[in-house]
Amino acid sequence: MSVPALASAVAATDPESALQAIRDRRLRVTACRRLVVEALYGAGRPVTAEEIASGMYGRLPRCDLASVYRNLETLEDAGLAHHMHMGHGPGLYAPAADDQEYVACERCGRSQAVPAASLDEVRAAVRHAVGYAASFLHSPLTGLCPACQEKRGARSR
Amino acid sequence: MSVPALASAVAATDPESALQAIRDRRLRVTACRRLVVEALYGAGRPVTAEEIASGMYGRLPRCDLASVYRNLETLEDAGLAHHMHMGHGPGLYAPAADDQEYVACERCGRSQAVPAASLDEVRAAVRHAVGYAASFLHSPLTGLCPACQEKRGARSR
DNA sequence: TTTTTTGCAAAACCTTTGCAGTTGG
DNA sequence: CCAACTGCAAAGGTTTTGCAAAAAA
Repeated sequence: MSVPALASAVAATDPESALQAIRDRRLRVTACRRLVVEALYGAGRPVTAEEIASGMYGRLPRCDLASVYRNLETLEDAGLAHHMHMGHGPGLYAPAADDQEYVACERCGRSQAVPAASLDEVRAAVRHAVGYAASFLHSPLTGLCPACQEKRGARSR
Repeated sequence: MSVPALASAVAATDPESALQAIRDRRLRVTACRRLVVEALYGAGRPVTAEEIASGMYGRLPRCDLASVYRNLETLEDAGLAHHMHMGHGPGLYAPAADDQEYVACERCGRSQAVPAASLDEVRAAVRHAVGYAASFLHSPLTGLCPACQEKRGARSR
């Protein structure tokens, strides 16, 4: 594995250790950076840069959108965050977690983390079907979530 | 809107029948529209609006980018084209084909159509793993293609 | 004090929209 | 003829970049 030189060996699991990892890398803990970290870890779901910059619906202080983007990139470089894409919309950011990948519903727009291991059978099926080594980190697995399937089934066509 | 009223029952398989489907819908066959249709069917791979507008590398006439986008939307409404998203980049457009879905390589950037049926085992694995009804049309299945896996394996880190 | 980081403004991308003029049927 | 379509220009939404001022260490 490609392990970071400084900083904790793996992704942080809470805001405090993420901030510590930032200090370990000789990066500075600023108000904006703290906001980004706390937003990522506190959201419980992937969020947009805009949501972070605007203060997570009043729950956190706000900061300039450009700085949020810069900090998100810094955190990605440090292995503490990562982003994914869902269709048209803006990018979604989440804390890095080595053993997580994502699934997203193309109807209700929700995306959620799932243990990477739980998708191993999917990965095997993909390899068998088309020979690709699938990954659901940068582009989440997409489809209709169980709830939206029911709504579809109830009244459609 | 919902299901096409006029027009051939299913997606066209060549530029001529696509143009015929356009006529059947009382839409007009213009130079720009013909370009878009021929670009989509002639490319052999999903292409960007920009590639189409700029004349497919000299192989076709050019036309205004805004008109290309408008025509792509018209074709999508007619069930003759569809688009997909790959990470950051611009949207990719391809002729609609009822029994095709897409896989894309996140390293070399190539995307390719595969028979939808060949991904049924993947769909089953997804349903079993997370309960989602997966679709690889609007968001292609993503990972490393066989060629890029070799390169990785050969020399990495 | 030194170097990083910020806020603001401007630009870069991709895509959509308004509008007056052109064109297919 | 006339509704559909086009080119051009301008705007919209997301992300990046330049730079002088502010702040962390």
